[in-house]
Amino acid sequence: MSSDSAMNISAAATAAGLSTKTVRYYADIGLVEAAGRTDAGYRVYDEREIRKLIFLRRAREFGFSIDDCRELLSLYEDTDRSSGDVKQIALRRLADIREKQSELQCLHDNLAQLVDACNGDQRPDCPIISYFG
Amino acid sequence: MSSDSAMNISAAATAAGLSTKTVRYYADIGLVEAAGRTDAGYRVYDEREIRKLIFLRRAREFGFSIDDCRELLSLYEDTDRSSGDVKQIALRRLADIREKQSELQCLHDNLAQLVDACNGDQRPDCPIISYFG
DNA sequence: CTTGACATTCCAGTGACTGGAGAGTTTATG
DNA sequence: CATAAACTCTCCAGTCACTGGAATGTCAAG
Repeated sequence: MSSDSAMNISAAATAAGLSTKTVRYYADIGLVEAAGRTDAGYRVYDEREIRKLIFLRRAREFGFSIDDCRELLSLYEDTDRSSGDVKQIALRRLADIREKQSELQCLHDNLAQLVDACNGDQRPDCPIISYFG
Repeated sequence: MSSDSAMNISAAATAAGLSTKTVRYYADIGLVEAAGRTDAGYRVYDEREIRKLIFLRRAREFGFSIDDCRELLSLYEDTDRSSGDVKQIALRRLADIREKQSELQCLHDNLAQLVDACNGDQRPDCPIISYFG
């Protein structure tokens, strides 16, 4: 018995936080195909695809390329791949993510420092302005 | 007295973690111009530009558009802008960054959970594989 | 004084969408 | 049931932010 949570493309896109254009594009390039089509040819998505799309959105937002994503998704699909391979690739990606986290923290601190130093009143001599001087 | 830390384009690019191509591109679009040129027409960069380039690299890596970056950089340069304006824009961007941080954490946890669940041996029945089932 | 690694400009190509035309489908309302 | 709005489809062209490569010039080491 399959859970019948059938969605059309815009419901799927909304659920995943993507545009229908992007969802259609991901289908075109074979990244996430629709679960099926209606008689009229409308794409139908279900939970399984939504989870992939959400994962994709996050991975893409943080600079993983479509090919990176293709590999990451294939981890979940290629049952011929050994569990060790899968874990290796996933661990390498986890390290990438941790590095991104620390870079993002730098960017945050960079900006926060400037904001803290700025008193926010109406004078145009905010320390932010001279930070790059 | 200006600190004379003159660098050519490749030193600047290396210091900022960008390619010379990208640094030249940023100059072309007027985002970060070289401090000057040698007699032969070679671009010369100094500390001020390097700091901008580093800031740019980080901001770009986390999905801020070139136009976002242009605005952020202008915060440091437009002395006509009131300190209050500057702080406002910077604070909005800080909120963006905090949201990115939590999304990145989700992606991390997503992948980490899968890795933890996977025993990493040679059998092809790693739980990762069925996660999206 | 040549070799090789740099630099310049300019133009074409890439990755990942994104917009829009033209045509068909579904749904809400008179 | 008709019609209009709102959705879907495909396909092709455009955009953003680089990126590669050709043709040419410059500079430091041997």
